[in-house]
Amino acid sequence: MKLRKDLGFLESSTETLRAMAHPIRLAMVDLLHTKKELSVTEVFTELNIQQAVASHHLRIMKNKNIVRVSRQGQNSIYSLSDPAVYDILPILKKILY
Amino acid sequence: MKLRKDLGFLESSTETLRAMAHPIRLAMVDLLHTKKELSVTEVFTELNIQQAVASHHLRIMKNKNIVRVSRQGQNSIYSLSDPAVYDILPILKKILY
DNA sequence: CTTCTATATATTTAAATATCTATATTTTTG
DNA sequence: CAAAAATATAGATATTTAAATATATAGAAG
Repeated sequence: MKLRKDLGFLESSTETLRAMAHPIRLAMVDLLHTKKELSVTEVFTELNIQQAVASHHLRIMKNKNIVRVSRQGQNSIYSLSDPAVYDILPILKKILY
Repeated sequence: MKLRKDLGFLESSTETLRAMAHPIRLAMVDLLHTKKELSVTEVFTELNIQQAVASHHLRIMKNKNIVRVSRQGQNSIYSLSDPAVYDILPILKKILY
């Protein structure tokens, strides 16, 4: 397979997109874009989902470097690793409507 | 689930991202962005993949309106539905490097 | 150390997606 | 119409991912 482009980039991109491709995770990206820094509790409260569900999806994005975490006392504070992650949302809006 | 955002948009976005989230399909998006219009033969030749594989992945993207097709004689000519689809690639590059 | 709060992880089952190979359909041409 | 070329679809199996629930760990405070 040749693919005309660096296969590593295509595979990494695939992983990043898959890690974002979920309604809850997209909502998290949007939320973290506006609020910048949030604890898990703030995330699951704001999105009205279970704690375990929030933690689960945050971990998936953390594993692909979409978000990063820092401990502050008993809280885990999540934020976007790169604000550019959010820029995909307006593009999707343009494509879809 | 509240999610602070139109659930329809989040779900549609999820589908669009999933339809792109594959190395071959990302290569196709890139290829169609530069060449504008290509037959299935040109696509699978350029990417060095099997015909059935190309057709399969093109259909997945067609079903999610990422690409569109028109028949020209014995050829199916594929192109990006919206050039903005390509804009996701530079964002990924920025995020990843 | 015990309890409380916040967060993370594990388990099970179900559903979606990928991969590979074979075959069918469509259009052109002799 | 028969054959060739281009494209599409189908079927089987393997792998991923999701969803729901239960449980475990980490830090703070008494």
